[in-house]
Amino acid sequence: MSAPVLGPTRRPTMKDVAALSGVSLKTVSRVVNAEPLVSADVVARVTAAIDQLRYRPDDRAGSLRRTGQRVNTIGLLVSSTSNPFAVAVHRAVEVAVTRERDVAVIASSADELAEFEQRTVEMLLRRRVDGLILTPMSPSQAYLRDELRFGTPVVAIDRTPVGIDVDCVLSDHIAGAAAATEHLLARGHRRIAFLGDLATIQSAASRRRGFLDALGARGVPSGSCPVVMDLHSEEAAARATVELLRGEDPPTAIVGGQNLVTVGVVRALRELGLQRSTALVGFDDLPLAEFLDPAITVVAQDPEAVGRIAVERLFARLEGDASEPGTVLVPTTLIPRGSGELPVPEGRGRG
Amino acid sequence: MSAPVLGPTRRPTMKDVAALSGVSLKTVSRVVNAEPLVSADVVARVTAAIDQLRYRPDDRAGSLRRTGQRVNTIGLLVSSTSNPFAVAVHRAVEVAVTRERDVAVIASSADELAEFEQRTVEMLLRRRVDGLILTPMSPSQAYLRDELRFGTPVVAIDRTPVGIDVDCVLSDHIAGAAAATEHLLARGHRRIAFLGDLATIQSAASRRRGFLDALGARGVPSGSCPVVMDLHSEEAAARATVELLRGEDPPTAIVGGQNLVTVGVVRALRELGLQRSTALVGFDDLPLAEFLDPAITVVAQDPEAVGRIAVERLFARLEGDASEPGTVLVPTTLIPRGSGELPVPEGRGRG
DNA sequence: GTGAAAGCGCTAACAT
DNA sequence: ATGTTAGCGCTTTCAC
Repeated sequence: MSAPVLGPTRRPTMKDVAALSGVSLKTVSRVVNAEPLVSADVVARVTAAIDQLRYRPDDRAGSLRRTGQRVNTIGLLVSSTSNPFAVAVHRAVEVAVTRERDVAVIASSADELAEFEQRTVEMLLRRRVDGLILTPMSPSQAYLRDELRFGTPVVAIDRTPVGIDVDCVLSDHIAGAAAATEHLLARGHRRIAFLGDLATIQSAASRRRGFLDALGARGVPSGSCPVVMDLHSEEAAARATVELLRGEDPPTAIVGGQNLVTVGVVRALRELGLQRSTALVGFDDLPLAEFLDPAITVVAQDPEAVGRIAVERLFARLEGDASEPGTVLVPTTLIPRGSGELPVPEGRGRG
Repeated sequence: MSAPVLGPTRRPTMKDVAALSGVSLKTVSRVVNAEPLVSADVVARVTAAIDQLRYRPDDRAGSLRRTGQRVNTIGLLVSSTSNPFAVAVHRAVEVAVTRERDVAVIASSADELAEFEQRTVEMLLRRRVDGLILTPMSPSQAYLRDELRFGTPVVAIDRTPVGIDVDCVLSDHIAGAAAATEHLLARGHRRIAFLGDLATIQSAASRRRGFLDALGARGVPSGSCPVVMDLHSEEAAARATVELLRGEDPPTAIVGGQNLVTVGVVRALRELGLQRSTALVGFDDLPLAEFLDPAITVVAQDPEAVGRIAVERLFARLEGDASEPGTVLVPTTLIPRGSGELPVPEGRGRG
């Protein structure tokens, strides 16, 4: 069927199909949209013309006129392409949205730069995406208020939004960091260091909070437990680790506040030859972590759950759910593998 | 400025802005598109109205009418969300396209399922994306011929397309696998096993080809070097490794034909306690590979280069480049870390 | 400098 | 069961 049509290089429109099959525009539209009440004969003729011309409907035009105005596309803003957690959430959203729903995703990352957030969101809104899943990075998301009134649903992920009242899905950063800390405290550590990402990142601040909470619950003075923030790269984390361990009264245990930070700590501990004498619990799982020696104990997040639940909330809103927006806390899981179970070295009992 | 406007929840259009500022539709259009020949006074009035109404242009409508018909969006089809190489290419494309170009990416993955390829491409074409970067997964891409005539540029990545003549950017799979194999041969190994992904995947087949080529160049009979294909998961690769090493006359060295395959091999070697007596070179780098013991020697691909070059080719075509389509081979790099430099164990010299 | 009319490709609402 | 008319939100063309 459908011999190659050379001639015109212009993309065929519905009008061309109508002309070729000798019916009206509307009838072609009916066939394309599989509406009933079209005779089998006409369906055949139109289908043949579509095949012959290689006609493909233009979704832009359709969505422009169609009531409801859906474009079957959602926008996604993740924090950073270098963060494995963000990448995993991105994939989870794409999978959840593409499978069965026939909706596409326009994704973008702002690399933790607050000023890119609004710029990127504007770009998505000009494309009239049906909804938005975004990682709040700027101090306020109030700029989205009117958009919400116009009917575009928004779901925040990984961090609590400010200035708008929308659904939010995030890991329990505080509880996770507290669990990591308590895990070390339970093994006798009393000089524990916390190494965190940029203090301006809400999730990083929450994890520090969890760390301090756990110390407080045990009555451990936080003065003996150094907190270093603003470590936004593996290298920075490695340097900070070396500095801490070479300093006076070095910590016997470390909580790595983020994926890349933990890798930096691992690198530094190995360079110093201290990986078997300094306990380590990392926030966020790492690939191959189980094969290291010692294997790395981590507090694993559940990026698949975060992505999937965010998509579910968004589509519930699109389908009319008008209940009060809420926050879903996705639990974390502590996975003991060795590095977090290292004891306090002899003679360094109570810092 | 811009007091909150309550009342109507309908999204404002250019018409609303025109009415509020007391000018014609066309004049608003001029202001929005920063066309010259508009008096400063009118610009101010229109801008105020835009602010007050929270007007945002509709890119769909614009692109529909505008000559050139660009939607400032490209489509990307990657092989699989579980493949780190594909994920890295995806990120590279997104970064290259978003920065400075103000173009968005609609990405999708077909999880190596040939039938999803065409379905996904159709979805992208209905959205009238400006161009397509895709990983060929089905036996032929001839279905794209007419689309190319209509002016949509296409760039293939990771695998050579069939049935269409378009630009292609891929790693030098054959040379990379040959280098991995030669690395082991040079250290005396003569019983080397190759474990590969699905034989239907072109890149997997190319790597097997490179393996066999390297054996041939040294005059090593391929009969003594087992090739196991169709290992599409870490678990399958681990099982195959165990089987090989428990069998008669086990290999002294292994080439892991793909990321996840290599991880499976690592797992199996450790379970068998053979990680220090069986040499291993993996295709594709792995995070933390340097921290394992022994650290894993790999042939690293350059996903950033693949993504970036594909984007460059695509935009060159969009800007009118009509030269003959060509293929860019991105070189791979062998990174010796330990596992690939293990010697042949005593007494197992010449298999 | 500004505006009115036509139309991008399609669907809604109403014919018949 | 099929066609006609209007119009989605915008830009083009051409007039003033």
